[in-house]
Amino acid sequence: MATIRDVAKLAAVSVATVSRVLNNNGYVNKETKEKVQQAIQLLQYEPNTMAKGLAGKKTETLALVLPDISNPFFSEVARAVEDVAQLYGYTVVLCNTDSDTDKEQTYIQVMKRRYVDGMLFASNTLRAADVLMLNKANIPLVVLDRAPANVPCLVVRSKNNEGAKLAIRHLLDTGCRRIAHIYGPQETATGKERLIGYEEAVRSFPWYSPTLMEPGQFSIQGGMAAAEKLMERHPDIDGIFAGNDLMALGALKKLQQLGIPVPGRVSLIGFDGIELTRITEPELSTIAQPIYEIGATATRLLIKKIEGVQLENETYECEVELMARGSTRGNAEAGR
Amino acid sequence: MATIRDVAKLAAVSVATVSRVLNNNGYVNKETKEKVQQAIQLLQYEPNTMAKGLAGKKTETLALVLPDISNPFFSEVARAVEDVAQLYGYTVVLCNTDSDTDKEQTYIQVMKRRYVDGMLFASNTLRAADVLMLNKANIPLVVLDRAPANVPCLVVRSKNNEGAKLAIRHLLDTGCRRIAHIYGPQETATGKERLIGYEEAVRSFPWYSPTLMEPGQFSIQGGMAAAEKLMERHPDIDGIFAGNDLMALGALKKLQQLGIPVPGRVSLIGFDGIELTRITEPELSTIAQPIYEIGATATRLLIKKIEGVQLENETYECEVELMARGSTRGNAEAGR
DNA sequence: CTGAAAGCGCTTACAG
DNA sequence: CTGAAAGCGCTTACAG
Repeated sequence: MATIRDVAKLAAVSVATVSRVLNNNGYVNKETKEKVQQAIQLLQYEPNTMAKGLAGKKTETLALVLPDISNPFFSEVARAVEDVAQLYGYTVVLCNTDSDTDKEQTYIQVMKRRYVDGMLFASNTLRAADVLMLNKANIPLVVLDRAPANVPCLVVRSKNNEGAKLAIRHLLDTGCRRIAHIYGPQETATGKERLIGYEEAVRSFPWYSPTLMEPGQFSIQGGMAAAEKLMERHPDIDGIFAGNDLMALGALKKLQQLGIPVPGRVSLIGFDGIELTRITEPELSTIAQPIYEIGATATRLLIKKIEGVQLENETYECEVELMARGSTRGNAEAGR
Repeated sequence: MATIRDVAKLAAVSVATVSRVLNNNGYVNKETKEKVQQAIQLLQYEPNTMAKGLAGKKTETLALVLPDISNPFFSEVARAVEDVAQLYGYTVVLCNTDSDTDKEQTYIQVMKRRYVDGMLFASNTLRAADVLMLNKANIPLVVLDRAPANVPCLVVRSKNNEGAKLAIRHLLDTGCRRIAHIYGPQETATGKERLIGYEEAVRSFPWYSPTLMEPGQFSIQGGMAAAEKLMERHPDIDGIFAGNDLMALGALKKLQQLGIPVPGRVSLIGFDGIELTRITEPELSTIAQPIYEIGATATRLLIKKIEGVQLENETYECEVELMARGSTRGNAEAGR
């Protein structure tokens, strides 16, 4: 492998000059530049990223920390992150935490010693101490969904509460009169906020009861189990709002197994807008977040921060959108 | 950030000694070792990975090149790769190629200059020249599914031909008498081999016709379109073998939209065994590859190669397994 | 506009 | 068992 020294020798200049044309900074005479570029061509020279990183204090690497890449929501986010990163010349390192605090700690340490230029957190276990530590280590940070309390940091998130209310209004509008909720883990901001949105939207109704709420761990299995319990407990339920699409998918499957027509007898709506909502028959109505946009925006913000743009430590809230499809009444023919 | 120098000073030894205890190589007196470890503790010292990489010629980084992380098959693979890598102290860099040769070339260059310790290719566009180049650059390589012709390299793959035949046999066993095939891109090994397996299994039947084969691009959309065409062209089809699960999922959706009972009138089977095959009702029968195992095995082999273990450039073939579930006849109650 | 030199934070023979 | 020193391949003030 050719080094910058070889190029310098061949072009009969100093390594400093080669470095200048390489990075396009500092003045360099046009002819000199051409000589250097020819040498680079000839030697097929490619700069060593590590040496560059060590000398220049930049690695052009981003760490993406998420619970599980095989969860379709996060793989869509990851795709967006990598696309944008690639556009700006950054490389993405993948970290699966399984929402396990220990694993997350390990990764934070590992990424710190790798001197990643920035971190993107889409995991729920980030604590205030971690944020502080990263600040101290001078590693820019963008958090998805949830900021630890009392520490300033950049957050990109969706309007969960509003989305939940949108879901309930849609179910009411399409004739539902007894609406249950399958909720996600209450340690997560998304799980909690959507549950609160549901409660706020329905608690004034005479039919409201806490027994209309059932946890589903944000998973397909959890959604199936929750739907089964709910229908057993309240056979007159005619609408279900699931806190994410995975649980809604599980609920749909269970309802179909039980022979309960969707949306004929029970309307069903999820939250997130992952691609999978389109693979079932009927297609799943959902409150869609702009998943790709969230990942892309977060990455752009992170890169800006890395490149020294002063950003307020604010929260970027993304709009959510009702996708009325086959699984809610009046939309059986929609989305085809 | 403390450096190795700070540690050396505090422990009153040389940096060489610190390096030795850090890497646990070379002799070092027990008491000295303890002194050093205490200093490390005190200073909260963490070695700089880049400096280590530059000096030691190792980055402990693996590049994972795949078409698209948001494809569930690849996100399952990625999860396995990262798990194993993490276990051995390696970090994984993500590269989405969209099966685009240009993007792939770019990534190969970028990863080369980053001096990744090894590459895992799960993309179909790898060419013989690339393999040779990586060999020359001394970057160990493991390929998933497909090896370019005429160049030695390590390949991990599944028994596609055999799997296709297993699928056809299952359809025949459960009473199908006219079986169609939705096939994947013929530039891919998987797409091609499964199509060949299908042809070999059915061509001796009197009902066989080339018009029973329809391309579906390995996608849900493609699967839907293909299923529609097939049923229009041959309304008497009573079994469909799709070359992957995504296309099978698309076919299932289309059949349900058309009001064609599955498996009542048409039995359906996919290939891959992704998790999504369980979310539909009926669940999808499929020829399962051990996806996680494939990713894990490939990563272990790659790490062995990196660590200097001599490996034959052979092909590791994984077994496939018939998962008979609700979408094929006689299994309507299976898998619940 | 260009070069010499120091330095980034490690590892690794080589002496001792 | 331990240290001095060279070197990994770059960048970046500092002179000129």
